[in-house]
Formats: sequence, C-alpha cells, structure tokens
Amino acid sequence: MKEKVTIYDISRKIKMSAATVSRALNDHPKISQKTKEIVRKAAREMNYKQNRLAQALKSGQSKNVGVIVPYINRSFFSSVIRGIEEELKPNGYHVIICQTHENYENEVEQIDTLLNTQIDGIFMSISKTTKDTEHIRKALDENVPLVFFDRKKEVPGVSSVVIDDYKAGFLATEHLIEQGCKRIAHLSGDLNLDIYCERYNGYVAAHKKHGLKINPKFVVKINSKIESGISAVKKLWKMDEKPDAVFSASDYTALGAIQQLKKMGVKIPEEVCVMGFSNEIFTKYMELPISSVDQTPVTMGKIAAQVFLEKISGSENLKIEKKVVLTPKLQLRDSSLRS
Amino acid sequence: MKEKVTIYDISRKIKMSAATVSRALNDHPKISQKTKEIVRKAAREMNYKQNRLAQALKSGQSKNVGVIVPYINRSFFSSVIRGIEEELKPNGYHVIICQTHENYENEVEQIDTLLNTQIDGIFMSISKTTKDTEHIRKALDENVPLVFFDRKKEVPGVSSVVIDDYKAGFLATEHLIEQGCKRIAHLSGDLNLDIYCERYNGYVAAHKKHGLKINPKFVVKINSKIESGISAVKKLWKMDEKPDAVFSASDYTALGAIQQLKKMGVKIPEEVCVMGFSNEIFTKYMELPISSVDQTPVTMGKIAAQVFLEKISGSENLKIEKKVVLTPKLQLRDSSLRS
DNA sequence: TTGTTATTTGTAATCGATTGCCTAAAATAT
DNA sequence: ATATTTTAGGCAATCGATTACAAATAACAA
Repeated sequence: MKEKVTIYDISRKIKMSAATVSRALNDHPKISQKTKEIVRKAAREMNYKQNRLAQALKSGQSKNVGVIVPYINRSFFSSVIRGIEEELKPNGYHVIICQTHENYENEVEQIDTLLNTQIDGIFMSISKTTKDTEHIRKALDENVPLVFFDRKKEVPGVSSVVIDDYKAGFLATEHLIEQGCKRIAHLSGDLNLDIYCERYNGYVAAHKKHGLKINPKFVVKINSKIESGISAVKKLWKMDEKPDAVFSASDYTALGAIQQLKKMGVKIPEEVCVMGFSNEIFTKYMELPISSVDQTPVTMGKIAAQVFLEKISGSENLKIEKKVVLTPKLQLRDSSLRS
Repeated sequence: MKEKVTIYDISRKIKMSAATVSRALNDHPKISQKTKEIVRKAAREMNYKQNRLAQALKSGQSKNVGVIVPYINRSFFSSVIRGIEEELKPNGYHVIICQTHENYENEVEQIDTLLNTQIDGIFMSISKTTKDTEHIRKALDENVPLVFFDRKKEVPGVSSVVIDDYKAGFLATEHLIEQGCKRIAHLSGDLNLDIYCERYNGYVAAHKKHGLKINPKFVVKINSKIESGISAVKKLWKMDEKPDAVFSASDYTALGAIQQLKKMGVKIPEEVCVMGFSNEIFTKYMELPISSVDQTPVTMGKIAAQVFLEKISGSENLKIEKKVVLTPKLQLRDSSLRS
C-alpha cells in the first residue's frame, strides 16, 4: 500500500516550495520552463495525483453535479443522464444520481443532501407528486444553479430543457386522424405535470384543426403502469360508442392497452390504432412494434448540460433563465400504421 | 443569495470557539448539555450546513463511491445500482456512476478519474474487452476497496458478488430438456468473461446428466445484440440437423432469435423452445413472453454494498476477500413452456 | 485556606492545494 | 559600476471542519 503523495512530498524531494510545485503543475506563466519540467518529472515518478477534495475546498467547486429523476431504469431518464454525462465529462464533472420514486418527500430530501454535499449544480425532472417549489427555492438561495429537464415547474430564475409536448400531442393525434381514426381515446397522465397537460392540449388542438369532436369520456387518467392501460381499455370498451384509436401519454399504458385489446380480439391497427409516448426500448421490439413519440433524451441531456455550463461561466450574480424546447419525433410503427 | 454559514460564523455569534461548536454539533461527550443546546439553536437559526468537502478533506473519507458498469440503461445494471444506492444511503454515501460502453480503455480511464476524485470505494462489472487487471491493481495499491459484481476477474484481495452462472446455465438447459428438447442450441457470449464460460459449462453439464450429446455446431458465439440473434438463427437453420431449442446467454439475442424464427414460420414453443438470460424488462411484456434467468440484481447490489461496508469497517490493513454467490431464478414464460 | 481532581472549553495544528504579496536574482539601462 | 526593471520563486494565509493538547474553571477533600 502506497502512501498518498502530496505537493509537499514533491517539494521536499526537489527542494522547492509547494507553491512552486502547485504553479508548475498548473502551468503558471511565472514559472520557468526548466522548473516546470523538473516538477513534472518528479510528479510523474512519484505517481502524484491531485487531491480533488483539497482543490474543491479551496476553489469552492466540487466538480460534481447532481441529477434527480423519478427512476433511473426508465430508458428516457437513463438516456438523459447519459447525455448529461457525455457533455460534462470533458469539463471534469462527475454525476451523482438520485431517484425520487415519484415521491415528493424523497425529492426534498435528495435536494437537501445534494446541497450539503457541495454540489456545483442540479439537474432535475420533478416527480408526479410534487406540488410546491419550496425545496427548489432553497437551492436557488444557496446559489446552486438548477436546470429542469422534461418535467418542470415554473420557478423564476430556473432554466429548463423540455420537448414541445403540445406539438407531440398534436402530431401524434393528427397522425391517428390521418390514418382515418375519428374516435380517438386519450390515456392521460397526471395533470399536475405540465407535460401531460400539454400533450392533452395538443390532442385537443388536433381535433379542432380537423373539425372533429372529442367525446369527454374518451379521456382517461392513467398512471404509467401496464395495469392502468389494461383497465382503461376495459372501461372504454364498455361504452356504447367505442374508440377507434388510443393515444397514450405513456408507453407502458399503451402496452397494457394493446395486451387488453388483443385479448378482446380487437385487431390492431385495422380496427384500432395505438400510439404510446417516450419510445421506451421495448416498443421497438414487440411483435407488434408500438408507435411512440421520441423525446430525443440524449440530446435533451446534452443541452441541459450546456445550459448549466453556460450559466456557471457567466458572471456570478447574473441570473440567466434559459428555456429550450426541443422538437419531438414521431416513431411510427405497426401499431398505428394502416399500410 | 445567502452566504454560506460556517462554524466560525456560529462561534462568533455565540462567543465560543469553533472547536466547541464543532464538538457540540457532533455530540461530543465532553461538551455540556447547556452548551450543546445553545450551539444547536444557533446553528438552526443561522441555517448552518456542514461543508462535506472540508469534512472529507480532514477525515480522508469523501463518502462517495464509484460504480463502473458497461451501460446504465440495461435493466440488470440499473437495478444493481439501485440496490447499491439503497443500501449505502443510510450510511451517508453517494454513488457516482460511470459507463465503459464495454470498452477497456474507458474502463481504465474511469478508474483513474475515480481514484483521484478521492472515492471511498469502487463497485464494478468489467467490460467484455477487458483482458488484464493492471488498472484494478492500481486501485488496490491506493488502498481503495473494490468489489466486483456479476462480471469479475480473479484478483487477489478483491471481493465479489455474482450469481451462480453455472447453475443458471444448468437449470435453464435442464428446463429445456424437461420440455422434451433434445437438440439445444446455445448462443454464447464472449468466453473472455467468466459468466459466459460458466453458463456454457452448465449447459454442457445438463446434457451430460441427461445423457444427451451436444452438437458442437449448435454453440454459436453472439454479442448481445438483436441482430446477432437473428444471424445466429439463420446460420443454425441452414444446417441439416436443426435445433429444437435455443438457450441464449442474452435476452437481446433471444429476442432476435425469436423474431427470426417467427419470420421463418417456426412455432414457438411447439417446435422450438427459447430461453434468454437477464430477465430484461421487455421479456415479460412481449406478446410471446420470453423465458429468462433472473439474476436478482437489486439483491446483488445490496449485498455488494454490504461487503463494501464490512470491508471498510474492518481494521485498516486487513485484506479480506469475500466471495458471495447468489442463486439465479428461472422465470419461465410462454417461449419455453409447452402444454 | 490550599491542594487535588473533574469538567468544560480554548488554542493551534492539520488535511492538500491555491494564490496575493513580497523578495532575491537576473537582465537591462544609464 | 550603479540604478532600474523583469523574472522566478518563496512565505504565509486561506478554504471549513476536526482534534490533540493545554488551560481555565468548578467541585471537592484535607
């Protein structure tokens, strides 16, 4: 077991001050080339590694950022994280990941822990149960830059990167209309979250544009679980007028809906077209591949990271608020394509 | 924007030394109850937050651990990470996640970065292309505890938590034999990794136990991608003697295999039974749910975390090496269940 | 009252790297 | 040869929390 080597060890060995060693290693202009070489050689030989904790303490920058998501095993979230990581890595940042499991209390706790971990920034997608923004203000109070992605709340001074959920809802619905569907059911998420409101609004707008009426009973609230999709279909198909399409705000419910429809002998896409949302991995791999909306998560992560970098490179007390809206991409597959 | 509050700020306010403040906050026995209360009250009022960087620098413990995996969006890995997180959270640790994308160079780099980030421990699953263990010794040299999970290499002094892949291979194959299959093909992963060797060995052993011979041409090397499963089946079905079962060391290839078999009009499971490996989320959701082997990833993560905690709580220079082997669980679904 | 022991708090060093300010030495000018 | 300007590098403080050791106060005994 080797002992940790510090700049003092180096300075002792080459008989120079630690200050010189530090400056040489940081390529400070006031250090001569010759000295720099001596120091670097010694550092290499002694297998010196910078202690990032000491550096962090001195500079006030931990070079760690936190990412708060509901779940890390949703392909959307893990992909956003990958995007953030890839963009931040060249700048020397590490990513600390926290999960809320869609629980507000967890979210508050995660922010608290991150804050006293001396984090340089926070990326987050709020959970479904989050109503107020008290905890977010706490981060702002401590001057920790915060960037929302996908699921956001309106908080002054906070930047965000989202997709245009309105447009996504609109395009998905319009696509179904173009396939000849006229009675489109919508499995909608928790309207506490903007994203689900917007998807719904887009759904409404597409109907309006094409002169179609919406049967209010066709809009069912679901919770992103397969079972929820199954029961939604059961409920819908008990009605006299039955839908000829299902636009689900979640891939998981779309999947449940499809399973239930098949069970009832309904032909997809001939009798009913189905679209999901998020482009989860499995949608592509199903025997009946599911149409979905791709939220370009890696790009979203990268841009969120850029927004963060831009923010911290700006002058200290300058509060920039940047809102980036990405365009969603329809991934049309067999579940909604009537050839 | 509030300024950060330090123990000095508190000490100034209540006119006591910073040492007393520190001790009071840490509930040091030599501080009187009265003083503790005064300090705590002031700390609360001033919204004091411990600076974990300073603490880390002083104590030499960053309370951060690193996890190195090939990909974070494989359900197996993200679940292991969840297990680690849950187990370590009560102890105040944070998890820093790194991906190698199955690339040896990345792996070396990730370890390097983690090491000079003053990490307290490393959890890792080595990548397919990793041949030597030089980088791992580096971690050991710096006295950073390392725990392998799932994919390991034999390195003295390194603990590991894995499943019994031999048994998994054995059970999966035996299950297929019990379904009446006699010509079982095996889509095998990179034999550079122990896990794939063991799965293969189990496959062989099950044949031996049941007095069946293996056609060597039935063992095909694949790379865990869907396409690989497709081409493997194409290749296998060109032979005179055709398999009546496929045991894939990966769910993705099993999926590809099924897609290709269906395309060729082969009935599953009537004509051919198929088993995958890893119990990826999608296996359960397919129209034809895929049988697979569950590696109990969350448990694996939790135990890996326990092994780590045990290690660091032991005396400094004591090198404990602990090997935990978990039992896999077959998840039998329609793709391999006849009748 | 003085000496002894407990109890509680303070002083100052430490963890490792960085940096403003200062000085010694070298280079240039007069 | 002396004065002035550059250049290179050292000293010491700093980031915030912890802790060995010392000191001050209180409590008690003789």
